[in-house]
Amino acid sequence: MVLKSGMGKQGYHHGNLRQALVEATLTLIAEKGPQGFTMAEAAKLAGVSTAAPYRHFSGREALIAEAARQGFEIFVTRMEAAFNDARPNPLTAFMATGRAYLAFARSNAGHYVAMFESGLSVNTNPELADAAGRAQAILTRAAAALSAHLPPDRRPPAAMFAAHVWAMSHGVVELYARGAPGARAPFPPEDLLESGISVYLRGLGLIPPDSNA
Amino acid sequence: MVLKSGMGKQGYHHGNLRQALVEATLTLIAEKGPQGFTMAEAAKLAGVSTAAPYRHFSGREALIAEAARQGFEIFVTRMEAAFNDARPNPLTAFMATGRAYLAFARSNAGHYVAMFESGLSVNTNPELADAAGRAQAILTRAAAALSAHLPPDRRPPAAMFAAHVWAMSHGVVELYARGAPGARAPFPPEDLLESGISVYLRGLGLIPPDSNA
DNA sequence: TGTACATCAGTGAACGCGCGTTCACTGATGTAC
DNA sequence: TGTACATCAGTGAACGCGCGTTCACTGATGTAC
Repeated sequence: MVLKSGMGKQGYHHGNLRQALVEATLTLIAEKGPQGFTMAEAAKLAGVSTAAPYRHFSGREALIAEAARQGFEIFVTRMEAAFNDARPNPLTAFMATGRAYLAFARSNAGHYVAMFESGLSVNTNPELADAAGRAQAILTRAAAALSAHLPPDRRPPAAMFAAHVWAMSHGVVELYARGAPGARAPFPPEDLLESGISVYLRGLGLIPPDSNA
Repeated sequence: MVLKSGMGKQGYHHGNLRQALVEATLTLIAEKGPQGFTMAEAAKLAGVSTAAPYRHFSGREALIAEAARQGFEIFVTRMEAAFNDARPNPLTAFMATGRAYLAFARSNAGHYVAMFESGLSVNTNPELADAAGRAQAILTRAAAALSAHLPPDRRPPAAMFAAHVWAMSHGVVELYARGAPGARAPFPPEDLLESGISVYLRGLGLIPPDSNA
């Protein structure tokens, strides 16, 4: 019998505990940060005893790592959907990818924090490293498609292009889409990122100088 | 008698414990993150009993807040020195400020983490809020000085300009100047930030299109 | 279909530990006279 | 300069708590015959 997500435990066996624990972890991390998360609370949220999580995860770190891994998977899916193989054109697709980045950080706060702020070392977990690598790849691909329009001598390395945009996106999320100090949001994060990327693309010559796009 | 920093305790009275605790906090935060920091370890590092810190700070949060506050003070000082009242010219001064940002994040990792990653709410502490506000102000001032060269109809709001650059700087620090996942440094962070800001400034028309500066 | 049994996925209690914080105290310092 | 005393800045032990994790166990499930 396949159990639907959202159903509670029914009797002795939970039926879907592994994923329920991941979801509890995401909720807790989003609320209290990666260090505010505890195994005991995750177990309680999933409706099981404190010992039960150890049937599915070797320990605390493994549970956080799985949350992050699922985050990267979803992230890749969302970015790929937004980029849509550079359709209808590379510029539109690129801007859509930027918006999708921010939307992901917002709608999947628990994932985002697990991925980028939990302080886990990617390289100890091959599956996590793989998912993170694919996230990097999709952003680089979007940058490459867009900069292919430039004459080769004015074309930046796609990895650097992608890194610039990723840095600005991440910075906007951290400083302006949360309550970070020193940076009380003077503008909506969405506008800030969109305008910032527009200026950047103009600097590369990918948007005409006078355009407001 | 004035005690120099760096001297150990000499007998029953430490002489400089308040600041020694702040420095211990910075060391621990830089090493293990804001949540890895404990009062007990800070006391031990400063060479006193676990009860001693409570003579100087009301609790854990107050100690972290003081570390962050001092960070913002130093930050403001460094940024002002680098900006140097827009000398020798606004562009050079602006780029120097960007470099100083990254240098600060590197040399004062404990401060930087306490300021931006400790999750403390700025507004509960007036002195902290004030210091953070001044940090924001100096960056905005640098942006305003630089964009004063632009014709008014093509001039972005200085606060937005500053926010873009701050976001990219912070993003570079978080993603590429530390061991964050998914962003294995493909380029030195310094180069990444300098080139990113250059492209951005070109987009604003503050650097001529063909210049490599 | 019915029964025996292996396996799986939970429980409940307990562990050792380190945490933040408090308390009564005490040694050192500074000041009034 | 010397003494009495208030104040300050430490100590050492203890507290209650919640944490991650382990253990022997048990109820539920699935499978062989």
